[in-house]
Amino acid sequence: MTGRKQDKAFELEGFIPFRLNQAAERVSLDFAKLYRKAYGMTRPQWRTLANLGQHGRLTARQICDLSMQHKTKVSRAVADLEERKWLKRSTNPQDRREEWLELTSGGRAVFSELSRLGREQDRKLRAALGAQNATALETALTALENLTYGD
Amino acid sequence: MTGRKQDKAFELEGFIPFRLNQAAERVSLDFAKLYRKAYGMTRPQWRTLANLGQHGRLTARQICDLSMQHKTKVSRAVADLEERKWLKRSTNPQDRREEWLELTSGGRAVFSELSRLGREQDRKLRAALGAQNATALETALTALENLTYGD
DNA sequence: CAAAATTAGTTACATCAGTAACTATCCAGA
DNA sequence: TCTGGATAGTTACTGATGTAACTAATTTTG
Repeated sequence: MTGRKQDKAFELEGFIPFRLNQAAERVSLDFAKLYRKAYGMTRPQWRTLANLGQHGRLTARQICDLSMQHKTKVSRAVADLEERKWLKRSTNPQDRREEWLELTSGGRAVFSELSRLGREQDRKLRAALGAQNATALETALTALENLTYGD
Repeated sequence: MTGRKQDKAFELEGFIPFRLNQAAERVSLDFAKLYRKAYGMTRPQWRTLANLGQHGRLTARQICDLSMQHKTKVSRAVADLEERKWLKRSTNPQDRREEWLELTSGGRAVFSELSRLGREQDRKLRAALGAQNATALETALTALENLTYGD
């Protein structure tokens, strides 16, 4: 009721980084609920599984690079996925520091179902945005991905 | 070297939710480094401070609603900020469950400096994107914010 | 070819976050 | 006015996360 605002110069809501974050959080929480409720998976687990589903056999290091996740996250996600029998490991005989990681048929089934749901979410999002906005967003995202920006 | 990909139908990189997340993570980590290094602040602390800086006196509940953060996060952020003397509390005499939260002059100084840096980041981001892409992104973000989407 | 540096991956420790349980206060209705 | 329910906020407990230290294998270099 007071209405006494201060520092009117700063409007968080007008900043692209802030808005980008809010939007991303909202969209990704939505999908996170899916894999959490349906499979009890965490985000690092889903991302690890998704990368293996998409690329086939990978080492943990490659998953780190592809998903930009810290190696301890990946290490733990791999251990969890292995325990659920969704993934199997084998030592690379050419370099015994490395382990090849591959989905089992069970893991592929989970990935298949979740990627179906992912495609559905993407479709719904595009439909809700409308073709024009979806295109605008993709253009902007491409620009963001090619950014050297800042430092 | 094998190149044996599988499930070509699923391309994580093509999905808007995935790309949106990557972009947001990148942009916000960049700013997080700033307030972490310069002031040892966490994200919930910065968001709490920013809301108080922008809106003036608020209750913890209002900060939760505005920033969409869990009340335990806000509770802890408030306690931290109070300990640093960047914020002071006072009980609302009309409803003694509530506490009014306000920045101290020290808190306002920190907010002022960080919002300056925030504006700078926003400006740099817009410059790096170019006017056209920035506009496209804002249009898309507005559309995302108005989304009922999914459920 | 042996020592040093590098790399893949795991683990210990400290911090952070969320769920649920808790305290204190207020409000609504019998 | 007293009892039950709602609300503001804190805290205990448990799980997640990052940093740094660690093991083991490989490569580099002198």
